[in-house]
Amino acid sequence: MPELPEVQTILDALAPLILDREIHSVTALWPPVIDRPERMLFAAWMQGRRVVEVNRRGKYMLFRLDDDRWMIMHLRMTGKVRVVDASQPLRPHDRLLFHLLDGRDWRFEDQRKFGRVYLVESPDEVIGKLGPEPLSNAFDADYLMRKLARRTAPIKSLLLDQRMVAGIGNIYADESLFRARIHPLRACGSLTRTEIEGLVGAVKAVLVQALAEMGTTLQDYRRPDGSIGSFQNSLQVFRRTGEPCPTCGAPIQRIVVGGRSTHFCPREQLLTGPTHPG
DNA sequence: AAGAGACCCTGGATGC
DNA sequence: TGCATCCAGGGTCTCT
Repeated sequence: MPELPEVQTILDALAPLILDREIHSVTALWPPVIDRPERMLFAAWMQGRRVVEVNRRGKYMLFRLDDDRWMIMHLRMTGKVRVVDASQPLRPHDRLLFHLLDGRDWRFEDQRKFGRVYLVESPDEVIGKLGPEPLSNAFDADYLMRKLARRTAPIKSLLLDQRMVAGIGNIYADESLFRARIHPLRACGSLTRTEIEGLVGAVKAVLVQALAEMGTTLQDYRRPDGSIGSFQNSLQVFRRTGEPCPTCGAPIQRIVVGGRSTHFCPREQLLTGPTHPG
């Protein structure tokens, strides 16, 4: 499940392979992968275009074209991209092919068909409602204090809300809450200033480390060359149900929050909030 | 407005 | 062994 570190890693590897290469034509093997515009229009607009700039926003990949339109891609759960010689055989889950003029194909592959591409005049048509980048200065304790005040939803759910902060998914939400020692079910409005400062720091630290390790590979995530990340070796709680907490040894617990599996240390992440021993 | 839940989708895991 | 059911989760939508 590609989240911010995975999307950034993919984009860094993809960019040099596609920048400034003319797109000769497009083949939609599974047309619903194209969210907008209508697919014939998408293909017509892409024809002859070049990607002149590559950016990431949250979990979205942004490609600015030489006509100043933007092609935007979201991998959702199982999306992958790769660039191969056009003579290479297709894979069963290839959904969209960008045929480059130099004889290679930029292929979008997605087993579960959740991934989407967009072609728009302005990126805000797709990403306009996203919250700040978690690694930017805009994501700080003051910002999060304001957004969490008086809200009753569990903090885990808000971390996954892309309008709150963009790019965090289930893995990094659990890992950040563990690092900040905050129970995932804590009501947003009950968090203290100190806890929120700790959470902001934890989110940033977890993402920085995951970026350095080129993401987390559990099942599907692959870099464009097929290689995997290594942050799965650094996971403290995610999908470690029943295993000992790395710091206190208590068995990691799994619950469901907002319909998502959630992992935490029941001894160190207390629902009652910070205690004042002594 | 905020929060909860359904839905999309496939294939591997689990249950009987 | 074989079939049915469950589960994974990012984003969008509906309902209350």
